[in-house]
Amino acid sequence: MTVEPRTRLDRDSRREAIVDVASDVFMEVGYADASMSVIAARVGGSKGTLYNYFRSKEELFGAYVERHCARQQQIMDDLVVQAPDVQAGLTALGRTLLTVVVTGFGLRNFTLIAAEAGRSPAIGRAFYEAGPQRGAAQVARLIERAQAEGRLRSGDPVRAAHQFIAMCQNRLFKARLCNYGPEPTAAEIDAEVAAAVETFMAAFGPRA
Amino acid sequence: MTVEPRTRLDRDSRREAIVDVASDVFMEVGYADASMSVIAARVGGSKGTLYNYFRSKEELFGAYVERHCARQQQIMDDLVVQAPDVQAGLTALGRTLLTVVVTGFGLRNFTLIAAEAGRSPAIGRAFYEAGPQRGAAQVARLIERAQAEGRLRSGDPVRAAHQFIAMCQNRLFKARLCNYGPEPTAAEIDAEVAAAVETFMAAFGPRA
Amino acid sequence: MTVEPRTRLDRDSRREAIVDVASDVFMEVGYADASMSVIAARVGGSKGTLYNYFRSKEELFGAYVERHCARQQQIMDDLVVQAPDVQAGLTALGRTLLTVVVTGFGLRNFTLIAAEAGRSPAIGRAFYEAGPQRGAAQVARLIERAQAEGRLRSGDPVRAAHQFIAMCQNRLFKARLCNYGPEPTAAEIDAEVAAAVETFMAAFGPRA
Amino acid sequence: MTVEPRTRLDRDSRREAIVDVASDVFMEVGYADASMSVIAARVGGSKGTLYNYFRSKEELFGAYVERHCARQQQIMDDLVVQAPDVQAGLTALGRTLLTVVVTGFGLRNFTLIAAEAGRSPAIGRAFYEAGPQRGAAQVARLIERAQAEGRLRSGDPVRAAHQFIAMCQNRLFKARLCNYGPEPTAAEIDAEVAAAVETFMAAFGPRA
DNA sequence: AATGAATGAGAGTTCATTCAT
DNA sequence: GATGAATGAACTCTCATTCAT
Repeated sequence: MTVEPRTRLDRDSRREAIVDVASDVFMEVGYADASMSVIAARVGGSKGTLYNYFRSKEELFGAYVERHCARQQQIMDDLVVQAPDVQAGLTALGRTLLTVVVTGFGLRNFTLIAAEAGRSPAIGRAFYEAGPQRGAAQVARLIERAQAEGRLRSGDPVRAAHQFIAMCQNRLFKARLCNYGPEPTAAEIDAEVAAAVETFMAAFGPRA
Repeated sequence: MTVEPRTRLDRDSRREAIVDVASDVFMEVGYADASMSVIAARVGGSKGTLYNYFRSKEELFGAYVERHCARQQQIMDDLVVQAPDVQAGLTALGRTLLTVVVTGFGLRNFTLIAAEAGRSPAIGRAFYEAGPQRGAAQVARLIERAQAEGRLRSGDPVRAAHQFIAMCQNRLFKARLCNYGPEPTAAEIDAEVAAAVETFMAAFGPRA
Repeated sequence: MTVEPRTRLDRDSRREAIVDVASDVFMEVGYADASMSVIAARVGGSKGTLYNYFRSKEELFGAYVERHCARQQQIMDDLVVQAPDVQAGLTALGRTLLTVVVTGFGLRNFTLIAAEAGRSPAIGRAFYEAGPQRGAAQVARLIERAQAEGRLRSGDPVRAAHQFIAMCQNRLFKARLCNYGPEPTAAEIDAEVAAAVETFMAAFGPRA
Repeated sequence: MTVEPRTRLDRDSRREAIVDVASDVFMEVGYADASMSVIAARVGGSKGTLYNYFRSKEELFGAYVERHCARQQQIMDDLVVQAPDVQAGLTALGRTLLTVVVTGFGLRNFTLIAAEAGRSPAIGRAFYEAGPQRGAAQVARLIERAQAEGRLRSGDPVRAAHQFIAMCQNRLFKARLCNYGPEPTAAEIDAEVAAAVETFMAAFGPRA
């Protein structure tokens, strides 16, 4: 056993600490207004050290994107697909999917990605595939299963999934993107999701 | 009659010309990367002149926002509310509301506003009220009328309107925000709207 | 008559002042060690102003090269070709050609050009054609005329010119390039040239 | 017998390896643009190790200078002074002296020394004494011997030596310093030397 | 009203050097 | 002796803004 593991750990954890700080700064002020000097100062090191870990500001931002894509993916993969009935399942999924897009990190991250995706399509693609796309797939799986069990009318499950997510997210998402009004409370989120579930069941539920 | 009116006209039209150019530049590269030098050069004047019309870059951006809010409002106010039946009305509204958010200027404008709304809530609010909110009101009016005529089940028309718009927009909107895939074609837009109308009618249409 | 001439004059003379200072700095410390900050400070202006006149350090160096090539060319074109006899003519030319390459600006300039010609062949070419090549042509012209008048044996005048210049310059030139010993005095220069003329005449003069 | 000798050898050969790499880098990009990082990377070690062998970049450059001075001296001391006749001897010497100054390492080394001799006269002096001065001494020795044997007219042999070397080198040397035109071929070198020998013999050879 | 030269703070980045391990 | 992480000063260059003309 060499000394390597310890060193590696130190280096890796320092790297992570830098990305931690950089994430905060990027989300606070955006890519352009985030300065390497400020990030270095907040990390408690020198600019030179920053450049020992990341070749450029762009690369540091790349590390940020990578981390938050992984985080998104984790959230999407962790989505509870088990539930007593369709409504409960949709409600659970809807809450997470709305919350993630409308509050805290999730929202600020989306805003940031959207702002930079123009310059670099790779960024947006990575995020879209890790987040929204995966989320929709999870919802679609739930719907498909329910259809197989006769608890939902048949039809394109992916399309239905997107429509459900849309009804959950869109209104508050657009408002938050515009920084319009305060961040929604859990109650508002529940209400929005409940309404979406209701409409969804009216459209896709078993005929009365 | 003084010479003033003519001068005023010149001044106003020059001001407009500056905002024209600035709009292009802001939408092309974003607020941070838009430089006053480049704008001045494209206008064909000097930087000093720019500052004769706008006290700061921020104020010039304010003029941009103002203009595009007015434009959004115009679009929303022009929405055709007359149509032979509910489906046709929703389809027409849905197409416009999706198109505006997913293509060309409308999308780039939304991205830009979203990126800057963090710094200055006033910007996002102005835009949100002129655009999304007004659009939803138009759709709600249509729904309300249809309910009054017994062609849609009763229920909160504003909520229903948001849900309809959501189903039209959300999927492609998020994809475009992430710069994911190419700009949607008219056919794709029609298909998305048609699917939304179908689901909406299944949920809110008169019981079979 | 507009205000333009005055402005142009100001701008041009300021530009010249910058190149003046930059020339000094480049010759003192070389291209790499010359900093834009120092140049700006010595000019008595800000770094920003420097960049209003020259897009980059490289371009400023380009202006330096241009100026000193023009200066070299002027010197070479001004070479006195009229003289009572061949010896006197060669002596006059030799003195100038040796002096220019071995003292003050001329030497420092050559050193600088040589150091940077590797990166950018255009620089070296411009200088070589303006300076050494033109100088040799002047000497060759003198020799040719003397040959026509029967005062020098026939033979390739260009080759003879280069050999004459070589005998004048080479020893002290190499020493100065190496910063070996003090800058030669006028007397040393005269002695070196006199020796070159003597040998040249022994080789190319009319047979005894 | 301690372990020291072996260690010393290792240390010395590692040191040599570093100077090998540093020489390449210095000659490729010059002193200022040679970075310790690049040198360390090419050596295959760390920057820290570099500083175990050389206290500073300047000192490493000193080692480079030392090595190349020794190399120059070797070349000069190896010059063949034996030859069937004066012409042959001069031709042989001239070829080497021209080649060394006009091609490959020799030229790049001269350029480098010239660029840095301004900062540090010691560098230039060391090189000048090891190279040009020693070369001239060798040529002078040949000339002196020939004079003693009556094959050359009497006169200052050192001065004659410098003039001969000058005629060999000067034209192509200045061109190469300016990076003007391609590196001379062996044939061009031979021609230049032959012309120098011819002129030299016309001036210094026995009277017809 | 228009100009454009001047500014100076601050950006991202590099690099010789140090030092704890 | 070797390492490589850390440093901080210095670099080139940009830009919003000001102001005399």
